[in-house]
Amino acid sequence: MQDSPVFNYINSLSPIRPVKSIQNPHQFSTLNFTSPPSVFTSPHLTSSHKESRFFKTHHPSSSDPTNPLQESPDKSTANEEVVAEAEATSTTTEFNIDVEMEQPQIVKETNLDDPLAVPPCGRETTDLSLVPYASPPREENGSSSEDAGMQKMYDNVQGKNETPDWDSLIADSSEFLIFGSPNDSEAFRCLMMQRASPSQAPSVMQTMQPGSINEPESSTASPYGAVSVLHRGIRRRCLDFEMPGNKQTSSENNTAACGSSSRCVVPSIGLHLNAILMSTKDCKTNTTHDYSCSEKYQVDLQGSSSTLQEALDQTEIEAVEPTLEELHLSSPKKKRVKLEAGEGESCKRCNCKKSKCLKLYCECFAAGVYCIEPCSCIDCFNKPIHEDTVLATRKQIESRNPLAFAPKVIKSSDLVLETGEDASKTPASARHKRGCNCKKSNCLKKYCECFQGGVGCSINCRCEGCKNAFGRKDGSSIVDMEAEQEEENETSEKNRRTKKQDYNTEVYLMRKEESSALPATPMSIYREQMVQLKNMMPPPQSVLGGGSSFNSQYTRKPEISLTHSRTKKSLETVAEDGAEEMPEILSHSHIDNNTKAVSPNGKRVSPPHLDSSSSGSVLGRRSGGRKLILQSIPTFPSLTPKH
DNA sequence: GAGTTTGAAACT
DNA sequence: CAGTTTCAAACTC
Repeated sequence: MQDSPVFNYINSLSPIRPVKSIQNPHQFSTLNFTSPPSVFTSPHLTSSHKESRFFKTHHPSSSDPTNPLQESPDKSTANEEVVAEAEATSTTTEFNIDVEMEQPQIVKETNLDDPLAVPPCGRETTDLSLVPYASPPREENGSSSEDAGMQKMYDNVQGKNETPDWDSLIADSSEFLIFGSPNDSEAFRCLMMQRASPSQAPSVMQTMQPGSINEPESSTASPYGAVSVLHRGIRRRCLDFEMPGNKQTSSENNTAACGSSSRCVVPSIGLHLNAILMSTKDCKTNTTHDYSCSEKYQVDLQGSSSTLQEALDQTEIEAVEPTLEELHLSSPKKKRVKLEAGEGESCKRCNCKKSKCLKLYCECFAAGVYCIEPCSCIDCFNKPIHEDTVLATRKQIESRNPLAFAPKVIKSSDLVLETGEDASKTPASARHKRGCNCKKSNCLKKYCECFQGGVGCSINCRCEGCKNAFGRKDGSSIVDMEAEQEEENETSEKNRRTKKQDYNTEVYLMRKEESSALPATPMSIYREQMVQLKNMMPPPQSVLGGGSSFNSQYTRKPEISLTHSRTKKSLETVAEDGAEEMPEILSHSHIDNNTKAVSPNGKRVSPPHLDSSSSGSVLGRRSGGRKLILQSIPTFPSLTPKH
């Protein structure tokens, strides 16, 4: 109801807004158009971006015609209200989506690239400005005079209004912003700090006001500066860390976190975040700590926005090391609702006892990541402190098998090229590169790497009695498979139903979709994405992250894969992505060639691509929760997930 | 949570 | 390359 008036007002005022937008936000509009969609949508919201978004949202008719905003006004209003309460997950999600759609991120990226360009807090400031703009006007002024409200908002944005209700705004928006732009650690910090000390908020806010946006801001911000930028990737990857540490010197915290216990990718080694994420191996849901999160986020995103938030919250709270946990000063509202275990394949944790986590037996090692606290491994050498050992071992293994650390699942198209397999025969778009060798599982259990990877068996498989639900090596039709599956379900899978009911359902649905529409049904696509995500590495982000190997890896993790998957699915190869992560391997191994056309650099690296694809998909999805989620994730939303 | 099953990884 | 052993995840109870 509240919105409606506003909306109308906006519509009527739309002409005016352009002017406003032009002044301040003008930047984003330009950027939006010119710059390709950034990979990281939600994460780094620059002031301009937010503003742009803000304007867009509230001013449908504003500069950006394409803006899907029509709905946004209502949503935004709703969001504000909900957010005020702090727990509105769904709304938050929408918020994020909006952000992504708007693609202001580009600006962010730019800023990020240039640390000096905008101080962290400065960005936040912008955000804050947005808040007032969004919430106050409606609430306060909306009823009385919309115009006045708009003006007020405008003033706030412009910094004219020196006494905005920052506290309230911050309180409401902080959550928003914080979660909305997880990537910006600085922003986070600022917000977090503000939240932590409401009394201080006003002053801080003033500092952060629009006018000062571009200036290197407060001492707090400056320190982070480049550092924050450098660690951006880490943050993303390790939401946990950042979130918690936001309050204080996040840079240090982050660094320490990664160095110490957090799951870090092995530096020199291009870790396959994909593997981590996707590694089909589900993290034990039982375990309380999910670090990597990528998968988790996927699930969350898919499931619902709320889930996502919860995931984030959980990560913040639980994730990572105690030290980090200690750092969580501000996060007041963290519910520790655990994500659904079923789908959530969060992160990898190993339980190695004899391998010292230096063999491929170890999932962490195989995935190219260090073991972290949640792991139950014994005598673990897969830790940063043993980096030399890890690297040496890795090299050794690679010397034995250059593809040892390469993604195991690659797209069928690639396979076709490589093996001559007829893709048409295989329902699933991806295939296990080496194939499985199952004897007793009939490729119906996770013992089977193909099944685990969500791909069908191929001619490369030496499995016996293959009944892989994702596609048999003999190429039997899906229908047949379904029939068999049904039989199985009826006969011997009571337990399965109960425990794995969800999973089966998913598979079943997938099959159905495939049968109905083989080419690319949503589910199949989803599947593929899942698979790809597991295997893929985030490409473009690395560029953005531009930081250390850690950064790149972390950044990539979830978002990327997701993004690509949809739009580029067909084009991409899971393997390739992985290759990106593993520079060494790529450098001297043939993997690259095999993996196909996916030039590691090319695809994912090119932000535009991703963005365009992602953004488009995102837009498309907006209505559709799950689908949106997937793509959104790629962009970074995962972290962004806000809250 | 302990024990079993399974198949990849590692070894011979 | 084939066979065997080792290993840890997946699975079952």
